[in-house]
Amino acid sequence: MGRLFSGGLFCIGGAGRRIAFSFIFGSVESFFAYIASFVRLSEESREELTAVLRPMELPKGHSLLRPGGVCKHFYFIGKGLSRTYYFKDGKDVTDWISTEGSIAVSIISFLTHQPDIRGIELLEPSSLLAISHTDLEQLYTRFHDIERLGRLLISAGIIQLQQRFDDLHFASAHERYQRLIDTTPSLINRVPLGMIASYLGITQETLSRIRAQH
Amino acid sequence: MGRLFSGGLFCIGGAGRRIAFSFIFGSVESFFAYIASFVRLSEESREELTAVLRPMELPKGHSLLRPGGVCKHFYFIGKGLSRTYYFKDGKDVTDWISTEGSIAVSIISFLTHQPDIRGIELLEPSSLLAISHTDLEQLYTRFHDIERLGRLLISAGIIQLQQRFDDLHFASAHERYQRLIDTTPSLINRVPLGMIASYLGITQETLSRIRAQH
DNA sequence: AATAGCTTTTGACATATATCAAAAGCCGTC
DNA sequence: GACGGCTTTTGATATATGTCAAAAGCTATT
Repeated sequence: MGRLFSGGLFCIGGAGRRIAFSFIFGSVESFFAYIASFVRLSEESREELTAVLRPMELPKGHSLLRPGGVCKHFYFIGKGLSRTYYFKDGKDVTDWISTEGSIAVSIISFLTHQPDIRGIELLEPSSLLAISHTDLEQLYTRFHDIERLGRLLISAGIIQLQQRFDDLHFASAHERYQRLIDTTPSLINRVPLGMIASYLGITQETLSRIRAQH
Repeated sequence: MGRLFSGGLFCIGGAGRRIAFSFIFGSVESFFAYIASFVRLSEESREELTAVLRPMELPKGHSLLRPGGVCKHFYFIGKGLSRTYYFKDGKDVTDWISTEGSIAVSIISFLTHQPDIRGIELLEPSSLLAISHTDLEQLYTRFHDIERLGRLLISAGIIQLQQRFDDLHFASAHERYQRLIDTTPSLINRVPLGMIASYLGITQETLSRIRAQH
């Protein structure tokens, strides 16, 4: 079935389109549609990669990574929603929000194999794909094209992170909120205000007031 | 000469050690010592990679990338210092500072081949290695181990960025300054205060006051 | 429909940081 | 060694955002 997407025919149209597929076909197909936008894998690589994908359906509130643990998997979100969070001075900080068609991971821990303060939890019942670091390392070594895929996935990640970094660096709370609405308006109705606020680096009260003045 | 470092014998000891080498042997050797901490390249890969390195000695103030341009090279700083910067509402923002033994690049532009507001300039007379995106792409395709190197370099980059992101997310100006002193104290004496301030996401006046109270 | 347990809003006030302006310090050059 | 052009500090004040507390709004359950 992954075959359907391999030619790139169905990749036109970006994220929205892919989400529709995930809804119809499930996480594995959605994942292959996603990675097809990065690299054309050989038949063998695709099979081997498929073999290490662990699909799972999990309820809202489920913890994918407990704070303080080592992140041994990354998760492709076929459907649902997750957040990466940690506690800073006793306050809950939302570090990242991952929507369908994107990846949830505690990136520093995953790359360094060291424990990290970050945890990951589901904000909605979700269908995911778990990929273990160990499996991935082996695939990297065996298949050049999967190594390339890894490079391109991280590249996409660093671009997103840099953009959020820029926002935090010198944009006002108002500007950051505006950018969020422009980029991913759907989050507003799916994520509690307090989490959105800390995602933006502000308090819930401030966000509420920003929202009040349009 | 690069051979000396290939066994990893000289990689023990981290950045400080590498800087000493760059001083003695020059940027190419320093670069190979740096990447040896990521991957053991084959003889052929090392030769081909060496062939595309463009060493250069440039004066303080030299512009490596003009704001608004496409970043077609990344630069390994063998000796010297650079900053990546942009203008936000007419104000000069220092986005990143690269010291000897690290890489200077406008990462979004380099990865997407799109123009970006960021520029790069030298803060000291420097000896660099320029590596073109085009050359690198070809090496990625031809050599699995260089593709891996690319993945690991970006991985190192995203870890650093995530750490700075965390700092900006919910640390006070004071905490950020403290972390800078703990991490790279040498910058204090080499970079004008205004640039350090905007690097930390605060104004020069605030940084000066923070400094005054120890 | 009343209760309980949430999330969100509003209010009063505190604080960190920014802004604008001027003074002080530093450094190389004539 | 005095001048001009920098960078850095200090001062007075403004502003955005945070904090703490209470009220209001939802939603599900009994």
